[in-house]
Amino acid sequence: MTEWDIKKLQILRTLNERGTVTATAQVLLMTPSAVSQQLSNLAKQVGVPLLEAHGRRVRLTGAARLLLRHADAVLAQLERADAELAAYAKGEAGEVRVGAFATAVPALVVPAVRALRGAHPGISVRVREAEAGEAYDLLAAGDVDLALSLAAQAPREFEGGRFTQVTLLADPLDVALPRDHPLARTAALRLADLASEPWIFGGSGPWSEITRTACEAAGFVPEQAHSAAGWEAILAMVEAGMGVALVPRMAGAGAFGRSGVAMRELAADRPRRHVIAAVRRGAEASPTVSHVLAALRGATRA
Amino acid sequence: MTEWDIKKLQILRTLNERGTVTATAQVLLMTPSAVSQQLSNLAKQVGVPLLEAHGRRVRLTGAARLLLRHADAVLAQLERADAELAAYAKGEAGEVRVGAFATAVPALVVPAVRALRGAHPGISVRVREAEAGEAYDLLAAGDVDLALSLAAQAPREFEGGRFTQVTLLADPLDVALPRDHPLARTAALRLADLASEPWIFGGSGPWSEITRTACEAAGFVPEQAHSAAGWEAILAMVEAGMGVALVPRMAGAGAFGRSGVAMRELAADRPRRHVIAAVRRGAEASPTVSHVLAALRGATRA
DNA sequence: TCATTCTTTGAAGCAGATCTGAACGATTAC
DNA sequence: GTAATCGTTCAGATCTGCTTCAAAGAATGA
Repeated sequence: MTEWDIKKLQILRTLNERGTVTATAQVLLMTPSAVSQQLSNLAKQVGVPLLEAHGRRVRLTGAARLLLRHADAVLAQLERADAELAAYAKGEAGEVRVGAFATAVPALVVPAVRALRGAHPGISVRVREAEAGEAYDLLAAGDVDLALSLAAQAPREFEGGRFTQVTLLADPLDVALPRDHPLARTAALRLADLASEPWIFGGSGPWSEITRTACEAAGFVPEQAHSAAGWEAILAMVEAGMGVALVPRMAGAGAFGRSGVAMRELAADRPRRHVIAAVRRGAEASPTVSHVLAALRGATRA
Repeated sequence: MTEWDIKKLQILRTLNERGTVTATAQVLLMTPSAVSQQLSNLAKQVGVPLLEAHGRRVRLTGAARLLLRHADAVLAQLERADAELAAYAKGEAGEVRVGAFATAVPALVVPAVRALRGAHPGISVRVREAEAGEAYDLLAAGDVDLALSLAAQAPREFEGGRFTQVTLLADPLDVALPRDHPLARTAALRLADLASEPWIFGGSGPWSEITRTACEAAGFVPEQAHSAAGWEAILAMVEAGMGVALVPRMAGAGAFGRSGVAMRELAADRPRRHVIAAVRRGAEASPTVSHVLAALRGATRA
């Protein structure tokens, strides 16, 4: 028996509740004949008699009671599926798979998940760490539903492509320089003022080019004295007077408690790093995805 | 959505495994056309899109993955039902409801259930205590599958009726009399020798008449001096010299440790009490029921 | 005991759904 | 650019299930 029929199981269940074929037919808006046929059909499929005559009515056999237990479980499961799908349609259930770069996970995704748990308990988020390029591949392949990536420029919100992108956060880049540096107290610090300094390049992946890009936009080519993947290492080098660095305000907040480092805002044409959320074209219409997007937005303000 | 179709869920599951409509169709021995139609049909029923185009293939949506989890559970449940029904057909699964008189439960049913648990773990027994008359009503109404009752005569094993009866045990009745009674040492004790003794009638239900019936069969009318429902009370009265009594050997084994009571076998035309198992006509062919019957038989020999 | 009534079951006809086969649009590989 | 692959759509054929009608079995009442 490989081809199960839910309707037959429902008929069996109703027969068990009502006790007679006729009453079952009334409840299910069928004729007694149809009920009888379906049940004998089911019995033939399972290979075991389900009904036996008892006076002018029928009685369920042991096999029928056995089958009934499973039928109840199956029908209950289907009702749950129904309810969850209804919730899904309203954006109150479902799973959203998020691909995010490493530092975004604790800074954005985790707070968003936490907020989501309160506001939309039915929505679950599955996180997968992925750098920008990979994240877009995953997004295109359908392995994630939402990708978080970094970029130096805000994306043109092109609607014609395969993705829809929105900027979650435009984090300004501040300059980290030694506390006793002559420029540490300048009134209006501009990037060009640091043209002759030794620079410490940051980060991994696409981020490693951000310092060079920003400096070139300011009109000079920076001298790459050092480079490091983590912000803490970079700030340590700054503190030691080994150079200056561009640090996203989000990452460098408080300079990790290093008193020898001065964080200075840039006065003009301040470079920013953009945290971009991308979904497949059309997916932003999904209520579930849009709830996750809203939660991520909220996390940028916390 | 109230009308679920298992076949559609299987198609969705296979599509998830194989990844393409064509491969799914091959596995399920269908045409890609049919697969496509069934899936779009399912999506329409659910009210949420399940597939979206991805290149020249399709990808499952979040709703599809949500539905898939439930589909897996449902299909697994159905496979279990299938397995259990197959086991049921072989008599290795199922539930047998037994109606039994009170003293049969510890003496016969419990040992049988214990033995059954080892030999046929899939079979479960549901016990319901019922006196003889009630047990047969329950059996006729289909509320139990097997009835245990007591009778003074072995049933004629009539096959034409509604029930099939078999004698599980023909327990001889012994005479309990005070140890110092003159007849306590007679060589061949017959019931007629006790015609002038005061009798203690036993038991409840149909059993209360057994003493009278046996004595009348022996040619005299017993004097009912006392009566009690429990064998222990009866033996206490015998020990006190208040009368003699007929006691089933099974019930009176060891005379409950009363040294003042002598248990004597009857020499001739010894009356017996019969423990009878009855099933509805035809039910003895059920492997499950016959396994329980065999276990009950085995319990009579232990 | 007989008739009535209720229940279930069976046969024939019909309606709906599903499957097949071919054609089309779109995408990928060579 | 061309050919092959994939998914979908449409029309026709087939199948399953439902309804109507009819009959048989079993319980209730007189």
